Amino acid sequence: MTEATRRERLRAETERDIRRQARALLVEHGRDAVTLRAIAREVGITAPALYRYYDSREDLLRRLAEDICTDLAAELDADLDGIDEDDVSAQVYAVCRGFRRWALAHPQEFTLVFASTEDALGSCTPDGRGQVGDQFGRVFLEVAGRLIASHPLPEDLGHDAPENLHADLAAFQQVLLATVNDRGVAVDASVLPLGAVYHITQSWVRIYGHVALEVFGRFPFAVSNPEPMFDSMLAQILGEMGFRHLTRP
Amino acid sequence: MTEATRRERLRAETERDIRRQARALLVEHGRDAVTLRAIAREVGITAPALYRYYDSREDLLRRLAEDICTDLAAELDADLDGIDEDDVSAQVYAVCRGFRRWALAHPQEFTLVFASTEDALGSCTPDGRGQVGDQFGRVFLEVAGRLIASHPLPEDLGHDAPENLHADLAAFQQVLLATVNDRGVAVDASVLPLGAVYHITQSWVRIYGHVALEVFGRFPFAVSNPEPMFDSMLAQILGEMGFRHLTRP
DNA sequence: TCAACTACGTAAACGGTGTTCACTCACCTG
DNA sequence: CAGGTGAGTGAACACCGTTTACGTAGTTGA
Repeated sequence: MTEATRRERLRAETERDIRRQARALLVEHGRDAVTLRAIAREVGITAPALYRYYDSREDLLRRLAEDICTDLAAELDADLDGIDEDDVSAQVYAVCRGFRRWALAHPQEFTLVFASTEDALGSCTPDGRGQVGDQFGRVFLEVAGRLIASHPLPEDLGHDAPENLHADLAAFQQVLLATVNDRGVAVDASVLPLGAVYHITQSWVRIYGHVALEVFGRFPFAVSNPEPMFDSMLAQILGEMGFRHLTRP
Repeated sequence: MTEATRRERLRAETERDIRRQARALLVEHGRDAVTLRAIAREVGITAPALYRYYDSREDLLRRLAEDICTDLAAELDADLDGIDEDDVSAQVYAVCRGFRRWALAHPQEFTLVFASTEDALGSCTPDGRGQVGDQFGRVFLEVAGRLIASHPLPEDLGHDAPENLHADLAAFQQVLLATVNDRGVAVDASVLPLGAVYHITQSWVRIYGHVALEVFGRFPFAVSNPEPMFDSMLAQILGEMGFRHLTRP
């Protein structure tokens, strides 16, 4: 049955174990506690053995960040599974709330993936596309693309997009189109106007900004219950896109 | 003249030296390079001597963060000095652009102060008010308060502030009032409606979000020139507050 | 079947880290 | 000038990432 040799199976198992223990150390004691020796101790091997799996500690952390992106994407996908496929605004709520919930529950992972300088970690997408963690980005882009395409948009949406950003926005528009089409929904550029693409970008700024401020405790005053504030922001973002009367699931 | 004894003068000088060298290490090689032994080497003492000045490495980093806040505030104050005292929108541009410029020029310091979990660093304000770095916050709050007070605001500004946030907003309103009044401008709560206070909070979310995304390279696509995007966001924030036709200095 | 090869894991070592401890000695105070 | 205080030291401890040489179990081909 299994094509893999015994050695390959053992190796795969050890590698899973390494990542699991590294992840546990990150979650419980922070990035600095993700130590080659500590991981090895938990796995039951010695530290130099880890060099058979990773080039360096930095390399291990990079792979860890990729795993985190993948798991986050899976979590958000699971959230989306329970939602009506045609109710795009509910999908937006689910993904954004899921992102916030995940970030607050896993601040160390959030910091590693979403608040590390590129030279300290390297991008999640080593092909240099400069995207947010690829798997996570896929989920977000998918919902964003469907959101734009599903609804007649206000005419002046994103009218203030700077002109010299048009080329970048056009490139992003293509990525959005490709992401949506990958899911079998056929749309073309005409339903994804650049103004709307710009608005999506601005929305990501706000969503990320709120979540990061909450995780890092850097709001200008003590917010006793930030959740309604987040929901209110989502409602405003959707409202600006023309979703005036919407349910807040 | 100098009340201080010789010993006290030497101590103060050494402490300044320690912080200067620690700061240089942070700027040039990142947080992990801020090593007690490296600092001591630069200062010309041994590592254990640093324990006469700080309880631990963590304590030193906390003090460093406070210094950074103070210096950033001084830099922004200097930016404000060159601006007409009555042109509040120009002041907003100056402070926000100054913050962005500083963050991009000092990513390591930005990460330490604005993108560290509280348990990894402790708040800049040890009195637990949960504010952004106190000195920096003062400058921002001052401009924000004057911005609100200086202008007739749209009636529906911040109409979507969640109800259960009113208590927090009222507290922040008092802080804003106190900050503005400290500068000798007498205003009362009537010119600082809660809706406007909420809008200020949302604006901080956007400004912080943009800057952090740029520093960490986590925009959803490669932005070849983010500066006009930032300026455009500022224009929109001011526009929502009623500054329809404004110069962009 | 058996020799040759591959790759996982090891112990030892190097230079680095934060931190503690006992100690010296210049400085300040009475 | 005696006594106390506090800045700084060197040695030590337990860690850390990484490299090296080496043993050995698993695999492969003749």
